[in-house]
This record gives sequence, structure tokens and C-alpha cells, in this order.
Amino acid sequence: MEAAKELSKEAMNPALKRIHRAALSLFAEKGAGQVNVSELAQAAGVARGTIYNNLNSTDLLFEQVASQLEAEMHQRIAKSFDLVTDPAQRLSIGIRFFIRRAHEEPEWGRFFVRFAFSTLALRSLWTGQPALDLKNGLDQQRYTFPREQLATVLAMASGSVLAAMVLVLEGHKTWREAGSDTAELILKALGIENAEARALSRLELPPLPAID
Amino acid sequence: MEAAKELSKEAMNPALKRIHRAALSLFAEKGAGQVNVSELAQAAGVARGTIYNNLNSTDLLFEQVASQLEAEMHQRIAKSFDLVTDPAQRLSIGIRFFIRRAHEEPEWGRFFVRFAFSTLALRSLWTGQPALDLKNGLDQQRYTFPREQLATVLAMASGSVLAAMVLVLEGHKTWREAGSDTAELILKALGIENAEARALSRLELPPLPAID
DNA sequence: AGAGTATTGAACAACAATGTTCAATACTTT
DNA sequence: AAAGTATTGAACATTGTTGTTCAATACTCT
Repeated sequence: MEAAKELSKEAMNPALKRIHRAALSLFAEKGAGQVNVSELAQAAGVARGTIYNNLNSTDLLFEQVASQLEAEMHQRIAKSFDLVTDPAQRLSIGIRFFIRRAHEEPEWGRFFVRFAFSTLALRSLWTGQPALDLKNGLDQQRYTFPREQLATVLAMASGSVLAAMVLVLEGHKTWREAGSDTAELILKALGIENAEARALSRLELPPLPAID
Repeated sequence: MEAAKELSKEAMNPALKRIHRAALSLFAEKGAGQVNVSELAQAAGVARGTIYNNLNSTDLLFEQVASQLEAEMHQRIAKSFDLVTDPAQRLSIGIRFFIRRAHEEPEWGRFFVRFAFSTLALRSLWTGQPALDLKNGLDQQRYTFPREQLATVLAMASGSVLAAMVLVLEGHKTWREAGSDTAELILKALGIENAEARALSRLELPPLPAID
């Protein structure tokens, strides 16, 4: 019984699943180190003992929840990109996936916004595939910004997306508007010409594919 | 002795000043609700009793530190803008003030980055003056984005600045590079033409004026 | 030097959260 | 229906934090 707990959703028993769901919401609302076992149990609709049966500490739980979220989102986006090769189009879609999901799953969104900067596990969501796509876009002359700006461009894009998610979570904008406008602004910053930036940012957004 | 504590720096006795400085750093490092009185006392180089002499709770302290930071930065930027009327130039300067300061005062930067999204007091740093400057820029036809995008543009700009500050804090970029590149990208997104965006973003950055 | 004020550091009770244990109960599975 | 497994909820000692008190000490004015 000393082995590390499994991270994949499939390997989770029902109680653990409920605990993870409750944890996502509590962490998002109160902060990473602010969740105690009793309230977690209550939020998950589970006895305090069950928490201790299933996990060792809330700190570890946080890591698990974060890296699970990362893996899941990464896979789903990757799957959706099977059909899309244009880097600019990928960018426009990826940006809006995040913003729409913040609307559809606000707890997910709040969690992501709160910890995206500070949690290593979440970081790869934009230092991984997005960075490659930006490079590809440069290689294919799709973008015009100087190559030395790549890291800053990546930061700008991810920061913009996070801020747009906040806008949506707080009800100031619809996901559609914030999503398309953000995509358009970013594409313009990268050097895509105005008309095309606008067109790309309004392409119909497919559903985020399920995994398995 | 029941009156609320004064917020202005001038009205702070030396011990309180040290406590605030230590608090900034601890909050930035560990999170808002994670700082306990004993470690705060130790970090401030002060006895635990002194903490209780000077303040009522660390929660209140957090609010004080945040709103003080906001007020101070706001005043200093406002003072610097006395001489600058062009909205685009103001934007280019304002953006780089934040990014440079993250380099010069990393604890300040970490605090700001960590709480800028979630803390109301800090929010006005970009929903206040920057919003007005953006509107002015539109009215003066300095920018070309549609007026309905104003809120999203504001989000994009602030999110980009935060992300650039992270880049600098982690040593991936110099403040100069991250600052100018971020300003350039944002100006391009707003519709400033490439050459001018570049020029504006490399204008010499004056020192952040002192207050009083 | 002397009055007024703030800091110090130790002590204390009250509380909240932790980590463990365990017998009773509930649920799967075959 | 019986065996195997997980959940339940209560109990408990332990720890860390809080908020308060206070006499001794240090600091700052005029």
C-alpha cells in the first residue's frame, strides 16, 4: 500500500474521483495550501476517514490535480490538431479552446487561471506544443516577428489568454467575443494581416474532442 | 486604539515599515493566507509582540500592503505622465515601468504577479488610467481596433505585461528586451504600424519618479 | 537627564487541524 | 448468500497558531 497513487482518471475509484472534483473547486477558490482535510471531505460528500484512506496529503493532491488537468487538456487539444496543420489556425483554435472552456467549466477555469503562472505542471500547456507551433509559423513565414522575440511572444499570448479567461469568468464578456477578439489581437501582434487575422479568429470552433 | 491603521507610507513608524516590507516578500513567496505571525515577526526582525502591537490580523495586513502598492505605483506613473500626452507613448512607457520594476525589485514583482488577477485593490492599476488612455487613443484615431474590443484589449495588454514580468523574474529575458518587445507587440495588436510600434517601444525609458 | 512611548520576549489559555485507530456499516463480486 | 473490500464517523493525542498579557528594556524627544 506504499506505492504512489495512480494519476490517470481511468484508474481512479469513484470516491477518489469525487475528491478530485471537489479539490479542483476548493483549490481554485481558496488557494493551494488553504484546503484542509475536513472541508475537503465535506465538499466531496465523503467521510474524513475516506480522505486518509485515499491520499497522503493535500499538497500531493494539489500536484495530482494540476498535472492531471494538464495532461487531459494537452491530449484533447493534440487530438483536435490532427486535422489542422496551419500554425496560425492552430493558434486561433487553441486560444479559443481555453477561453470557451473557462465559460463551460468555471471551476476548471478558475483553477487554471489561479495557478497557471505559478505551477510548473500547468506551464507546459504553453511552453510545449504552442512554442513549436510558433516556431513552425515563423519557418513557414506565416508570422513576421523577429525570431529573438519568440519567448516574449509566447508570454504575450499566454498572458492574454489568461486575462481573457478572467474576463469571461467574471461575466464581462461572452466566451465567443473574448475568444475571437483575443485570437484576433494576438494574430495581429504576430504579423498576420488584419483581414486574415479577423477571418482566422472567427472560424467555427469545433468541440474539444473527448479522450479514448 | 480602535481606529483603522493609516495606510500612507509617511504615517508608518519604522517597525511597521519593516513589517510591511517583510510581508510583501512573504506574501509573494507563500501566498496570501499562508503567512503566520511568528514567521512574519522573524522575517521583519521584530518580536512577535510587536506584530500584535501594530496590527490586528495578517488578512488585514495583506489588504494594506496590496492597496499601498497600488496607490504608490499609480501616483508615480501619474507623475511621470505629466509630460507625456500621446496615448501610445504613455502605453509604451507604462508597460515598461512594470517590467523594469519587476527586475529592480523582484519581491515587488513577485507580489504583483501573484495577486494582480485575484486582488481587487491591484486591479485598478490597469482598469483605471490605462483604460482611459486606450479610449483616448481610439478617439484620436491612434489605434484602429474596434471600440467593442476595448475590454479585451485591456485584458490582453495587462495579461501580456504580467507574463513578461514572469519572464524577467525567472531570468529568461532582460527587462529591456522583454519590456520593449512586449510594448511593441501590444502596440502592433492595437493597430499601430510596425515601424512606429518598434520606434515607440524603444524610446528611452525615464526613471519612475519618486513621490513627494 | 528625565518623561513618554514602543519594543521585547516569555508565558498562557483556547482553538483548529493533523494523523491515526477502529468497530460498525455499506458496497461489490462471484 | 457469503466473502472480500471500502466507507463511515467517532475518538484521541499531538502539534502549531492565535490572541492576550505584562514587566523589563530600549528608544526618542525636549
